[in-house]
Amino acid sequence: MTIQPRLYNGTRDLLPQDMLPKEDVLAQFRASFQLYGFAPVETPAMEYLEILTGKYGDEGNQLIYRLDYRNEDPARRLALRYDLTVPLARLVAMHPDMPLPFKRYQLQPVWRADRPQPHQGRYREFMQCDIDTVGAQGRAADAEIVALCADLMRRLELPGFVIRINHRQLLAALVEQAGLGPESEATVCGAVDKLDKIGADGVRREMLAHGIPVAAADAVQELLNLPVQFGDTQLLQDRLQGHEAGLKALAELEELHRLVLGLGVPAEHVKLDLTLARGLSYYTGPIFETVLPSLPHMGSLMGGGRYDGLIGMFLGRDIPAVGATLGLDRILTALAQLKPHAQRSTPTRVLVARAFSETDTQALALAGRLRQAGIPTEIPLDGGKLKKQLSYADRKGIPHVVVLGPDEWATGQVQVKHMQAGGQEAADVEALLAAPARFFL
RNA sequence: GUGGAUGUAGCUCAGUCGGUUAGAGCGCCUGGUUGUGGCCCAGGAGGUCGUGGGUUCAAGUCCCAUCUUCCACCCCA
Repeated sequence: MTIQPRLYNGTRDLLPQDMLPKEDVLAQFRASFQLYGFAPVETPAMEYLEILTGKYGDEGNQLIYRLDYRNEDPARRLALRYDLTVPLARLVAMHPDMPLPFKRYQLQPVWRADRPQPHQGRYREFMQCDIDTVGAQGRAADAEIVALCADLMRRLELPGFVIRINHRQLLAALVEQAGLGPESEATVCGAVDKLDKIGADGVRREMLAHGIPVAAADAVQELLNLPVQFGDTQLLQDRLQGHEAGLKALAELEELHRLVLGLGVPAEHVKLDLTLARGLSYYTGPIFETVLPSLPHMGSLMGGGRYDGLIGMFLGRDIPAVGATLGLDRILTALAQLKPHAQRSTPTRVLVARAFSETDTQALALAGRLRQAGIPTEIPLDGGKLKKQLSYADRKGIPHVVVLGPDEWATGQVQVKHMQAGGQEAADVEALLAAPARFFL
């Protein structure tokens, strides 16, 4: 009687061909984060349920995995973390003496109980890569986050990415200018956010279906359709006359844009988009999100914004904060779909094949010296025929095989076989060790 | 959470109106090669037809239930 091996839907095993690119990208993330002065942090996978509830909005609340361990006492109920931002807020509130601004990065999995759709890069367990700056209220902190994200997207050579930017206060002002109260904000934003998917008519229908009056729905759409972009927002300013908060939000966006460009981000990657809303409820200021036009079915690869009120929920006094989440799994999926080449399932560069067992110790010695020279090297552990050893190298994608038998050992010449290019050459062992790059490209 | 599909060999799938021992391609193993992978040839292993029940002389095929996975929506990374 064997146990059926299976995986919970929405979770995955990552095989070597998945992990090798993932490790590469993670290394780039860490290097870039530290280049901007962000320091690493980790938090536990499980948190008290009350830490997480009420921070993400109604939708998000439903998607939190609750643990049933000792859950009879409400104060002790546990849950798996839903994101990395709320745990950060909790952490900051528990260390109020930290020197601010606190710039941290965090690379850990999170869990969400929604319906998986691998094709869209949507899973129940996935890796988030967060950068956040706590304790800086100005636009410089926002701009640094956006610029860092843009930096990474460029470094990963994701073509044509666009960072859409908007402002929660500006959205609130537009809703108000359309004659609606703050209670309609969520409904309107929810509808408007889908513009590129369901079109203007769809947005209108959805607003009406949720009880927004026709006049107000039309007013919202008219405002959002204003032809504005960074550096050209006069039309919007005119419509916000007398609305102090709205004008302030708009000015903040313009300043943010200037600073982002000042940090070296090419203008084509940054776009003012009044229809960007984002569902998480803790955002209070500028918000942003990145999608790839070449992969429209995939959700956002990266998203973030300012949340000046979240830490206060734990601390009792507000500390301003801004951050972004990079969706590592989606980025990897995107890279695999856009650049399917360069697949590898092993880090090994060289296999030292053993033609006869009498040369075993010599093969081991050669492998050892190659490793000392920094060449990732394997030996066929259980031997077998040379044919089988070569087949192993072929199937694993090991690019080079050194064939070492009695003849080679006697003359000091080994055969270096190039699996992908084909062909092989004789090489002097000492020459090989002195300049391995000449033989193993 | 809403709606629609799916399930036959390790993978992708075929299987007629319900009818005898369930097939193909790819992959895998062995051999053809004594010290050389891929290509070719020969042979071989591998299936409770997702699961449970029902109809029938007879079910991979029809019915019901259930599980699984996938797609779209919602929302997000």
